[in-house]
Amino acid sequence: MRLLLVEDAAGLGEVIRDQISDEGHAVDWVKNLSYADASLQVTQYDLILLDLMLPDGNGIDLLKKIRESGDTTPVIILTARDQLSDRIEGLNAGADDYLVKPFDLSELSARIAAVSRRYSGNPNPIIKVGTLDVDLNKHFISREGVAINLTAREWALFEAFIQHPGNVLSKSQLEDHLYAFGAEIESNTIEVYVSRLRKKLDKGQLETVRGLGYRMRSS
Amino acid sequence: MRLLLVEDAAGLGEVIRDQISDEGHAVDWVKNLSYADASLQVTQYDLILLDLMLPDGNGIDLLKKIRESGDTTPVIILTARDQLSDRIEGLNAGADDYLVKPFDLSELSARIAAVSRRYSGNPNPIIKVGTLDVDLNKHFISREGVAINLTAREWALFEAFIQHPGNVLSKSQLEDHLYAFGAEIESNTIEVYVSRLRKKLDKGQLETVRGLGYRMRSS
DNA sequence: AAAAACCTGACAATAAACTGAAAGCCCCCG
DNA sequence: CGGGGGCTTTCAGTTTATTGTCAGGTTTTT
Repeated sequence: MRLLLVEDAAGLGEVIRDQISDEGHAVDWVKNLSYADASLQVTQYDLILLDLMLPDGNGIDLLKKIRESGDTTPVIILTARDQLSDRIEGLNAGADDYLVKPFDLSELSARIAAVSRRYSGNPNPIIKVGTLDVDLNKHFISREGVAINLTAREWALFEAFIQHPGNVLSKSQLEDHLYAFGAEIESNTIEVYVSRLRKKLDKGQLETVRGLGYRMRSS
Repeated sequence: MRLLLVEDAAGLGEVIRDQISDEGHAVDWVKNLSYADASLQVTQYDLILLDLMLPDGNGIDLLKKIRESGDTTPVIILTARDQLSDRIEGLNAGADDYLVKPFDLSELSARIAAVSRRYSGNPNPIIKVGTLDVDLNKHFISREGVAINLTAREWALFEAFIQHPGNVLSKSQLEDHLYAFGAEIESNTIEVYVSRLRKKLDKGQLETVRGLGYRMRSS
């Protein structure tokens, strides 16, 4: 595996790098965000270890940037023990895991192993849904080579259907999927988004089951 | 999402269950490993929250068993702060994540959200009724690959017959199935719906038993 | 042949869903 | 810190599908 370590503390960085090297992985170690940013332009890494507290800015921004670009390289963030909000923010920004400093090296190893295992199995599954080609990891859809751009909500809705192909999903189920944390919705938002999704990608796949919900035919 | 919570501590379990429910997920809460084992046989969960310290054994074993069976349902393990080795062992046994007790509820939420991003759908039993293929969960009927769309009432009626294959069902029984208790019906509604059902899917399966009711032959 | 039971096409009322447009929100940029 | 653009949410008017009922016809039973 090829890892990128973004860590400004000299001592800690060295320890981590040595540990990872000992396990047979390649490590690039950069000490600030601008270098990290640059490194990411050039090379494909299998895993990124990202310290959130860096002298020249907030690692969260880099993480967001990575995810927004559609890159799904696993990211493990490193945070101080008392930065709970950072951890949550980090996970929500798309981090795959975190480690709290100071951490045990064997724990780091286990995390790296776990994350890499998660991703090694299916490198880039492309699902066919009707005439659509869907790359779930990259959040990318195309039909006959033509890209179809969805907004975040549109994608979330689409994803719900993808994850339950052929199932009838009720509006409240879809709401749960779109608004993860109990947020209530008091309008016909789902209908509106179904309408938009259809306009963008329907060739009859998204059907209404009156009184029950919606279903996407996957064949 | 459908979650399985394996946790013996009554207080903590309750808090977790409530939190998850509030977020719109379905939770099954079991308090020991044998129940957990049994639950897993029966149902497909989207995510499992597993306390490693249980009265009747080590959760790691359950986790290993799950993974050895080829099941990839995401598992988040719950451990005490000082059980570092457990955490590592858990991750290596195939856990997707862990939470250290005591943990913040918002952290739990973030973790669930992170893990649930990668959960996927599950297969469904398909019943054969004559020449019809019926997927009860998906509310979907087809004959020779051709979808047959039923309205809510039509489906409800069909369901009644499915649930009592070969039985003669009287009109009043069918009414009870279609309409809430007490709701009286003062016309030949059932006859009408039987007629509609036949038009949509009958190849002689739905037969009239004069004076008694209707019966669906399932073979 | 009359009565009983059942079948089915048509219809109006109702309930559900669709969709264009406006308002609100949020993030980014200067 | 204010403005702009894109995304999200709400609203409201319209369209569509379903439903329960009836009426007249058909079949079965006696």
